[in-house]
Amino acid sequence: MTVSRVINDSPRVSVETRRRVQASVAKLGYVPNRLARGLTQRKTSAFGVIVPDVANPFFTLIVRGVEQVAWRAGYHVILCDTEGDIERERGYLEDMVSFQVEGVLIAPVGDTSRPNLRLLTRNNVPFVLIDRSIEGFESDLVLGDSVGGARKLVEHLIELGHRRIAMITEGLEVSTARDRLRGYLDALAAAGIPRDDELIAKSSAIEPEVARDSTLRLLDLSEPPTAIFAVNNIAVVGVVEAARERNLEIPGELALVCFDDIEHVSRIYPFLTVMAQPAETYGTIATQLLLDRLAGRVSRRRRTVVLPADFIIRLSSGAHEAE
Amino acid sequence: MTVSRVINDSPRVSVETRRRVQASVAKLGYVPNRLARGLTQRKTSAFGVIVPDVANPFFTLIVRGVEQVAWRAGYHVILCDTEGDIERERGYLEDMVSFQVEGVLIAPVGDTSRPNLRLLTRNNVPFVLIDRSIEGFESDLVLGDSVGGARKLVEHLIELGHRRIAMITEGLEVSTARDRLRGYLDALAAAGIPRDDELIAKSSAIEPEVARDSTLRLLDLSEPPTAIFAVNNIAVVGVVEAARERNLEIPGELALVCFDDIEHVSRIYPFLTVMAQPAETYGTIATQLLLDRLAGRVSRRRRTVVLPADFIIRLSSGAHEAE
DNA sequence: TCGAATCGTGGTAGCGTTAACGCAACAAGA
DNA sequence: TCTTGTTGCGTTAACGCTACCACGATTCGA
Repeated sequence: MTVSRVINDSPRVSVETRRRVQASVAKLGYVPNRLARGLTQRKTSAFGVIVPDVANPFFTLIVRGVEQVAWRAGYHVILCDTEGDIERERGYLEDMVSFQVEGVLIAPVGDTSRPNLRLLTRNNVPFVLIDRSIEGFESDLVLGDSVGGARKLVEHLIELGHRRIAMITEGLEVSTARDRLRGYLDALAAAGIPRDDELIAKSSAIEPEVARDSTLRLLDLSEPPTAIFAVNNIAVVGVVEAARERNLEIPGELALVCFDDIEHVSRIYPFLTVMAQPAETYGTIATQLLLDRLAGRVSRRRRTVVLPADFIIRLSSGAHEAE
Repeated sequence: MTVSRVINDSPRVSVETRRRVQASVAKLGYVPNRLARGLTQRKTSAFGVIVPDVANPFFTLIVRGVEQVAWRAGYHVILCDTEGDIERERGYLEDMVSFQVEGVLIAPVGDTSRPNLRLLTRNNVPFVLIDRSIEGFESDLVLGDSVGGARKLVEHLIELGHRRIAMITEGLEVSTARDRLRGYLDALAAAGIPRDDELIAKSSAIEPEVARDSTLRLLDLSEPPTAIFAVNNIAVVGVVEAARERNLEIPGELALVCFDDIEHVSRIYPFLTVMAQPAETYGTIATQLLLDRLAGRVSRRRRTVVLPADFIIRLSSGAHEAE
């Protein structure tokens, strides 16, 4: 019909006809069917966004960033929460292909996501990895400087005189955990502090409770740490809880630094010394990369964007007391 | 094709044929096209979720609750963030109709959302309102006991001896703000404290900065409040910041209570006396209502679910000092 | 005045899937 | 043996839209 032309406002329609069609559309409350449109044009105007945990403020902000840019560009966002489950991630990726989304933004579960991502490459769905790279896997990528950030945090602790510095981390199949461990080790090495594996508490699925248990175990060591580096905003919650349980004063008896700031926490209680990552920007930039690729404005080469983190010294590291 | 039968595993297929089809599917990496399927069956297996701000932990948890239940039921979630903008909400609702989603879960911008929601009723898209009702509008509804919760919070302050109690709220076109104001006024009235409009700080779009400014103005009154009731987790951030700016000790010089707990904040710093709402449950129950309706397991009558809030007394109200 | 370009509109086909039906082959009951 | 039913699979049409082509009407340059 000519209706289609009016809807998609193509130029080849007389003013009069357009007016009449628009009147009818308004009167009948007609709404075009995007499924049908998608079927013919093979365009859905939708992106998939896949994260391991929407409730984690870091990922929430990423989602918001994506949503904003996508919306401005006329795209919708299908949200998927994998809960860190690789099977669920696979299911979602299949669904994204099935839905014919035009692109996917994903913070993968970990290195084991690689076969899942093959689904996208096989079906020519462009995608951008956010926050987490995958060992030896080429793709557009937006992430933070985990190595450098971790190194700086740990150096900060070392400068404050700490030598027994523990790290609480999630499983090393997650690139950020790997990189932050590397930064931690680099800082120790540079200061001539020998690595002590007793002080590195790994646990695959990081949750506050898990981090709490790890912290308690660390505190029970014959030579317990005087400072802790928590791998992210989730882990740090457990550390704080463990310290409270043991009546340990932070930073007096235990210094604490971590990755990721949480806006609400820091505004209500500016306490944690953190490496704050611009999470929302991760989302906006990643979406921009995706849009560029869709527009073909970009070479076949994969691009990596590394965003600097913001080192914010607050109370938990004990810097102010040391002054 | 017979392929369709295999995919939807209908019974009328021989074992041998099924095996062969499945083999081909695996080999070719065939993924069915949901658009086409949706077109014929007029089923998309998708819900729309519309909230005013994903980054607000309260709504984030709702989204997560929705996502979880939806996923279990085989549905996907299209996420929309209106940013409190009524026009944007309208656009999203049109899109939801256009996408043929099977239902919508929405925390509306406010009472002005009513014409927007007509889009759904006109197109027979079932929906559930979450957290916010709309004046004189019938629909399935999941919300908290704002009146009772607010009343309890304010009564708590009164019991602690406060008589100059201010309220910081968002615009009254949002039902929760209206209800909480009512609870506040009820509590005052019950205690025989006269209403003082000077102490009620309304601002349409609530943001920490706005709440901060309101608080500062309240503190500058000739007879400033000794206690503040913040309408939600966003407003309370601004109050805390204002108090810090003025070097006012909470609760010593200014008592503080609010609606909504923020998990991360309360775990790291269990300070705020709050009326904690089970946000995630809002999402799960709302989705359940929607699923019931889709399954036709439910009368035409609209249902309202009111979830009780959890009154958590911590430091900010000064109860412990008063003991 | 005539051919050619342009404009506005309508017709047809096809996107990938499934609902509905059709039909052969075979089994079972009379 | 004939009817009836069941099983397994193919065919057709339709979902609502747009790409593409066709065609009459108008405009324009020569």
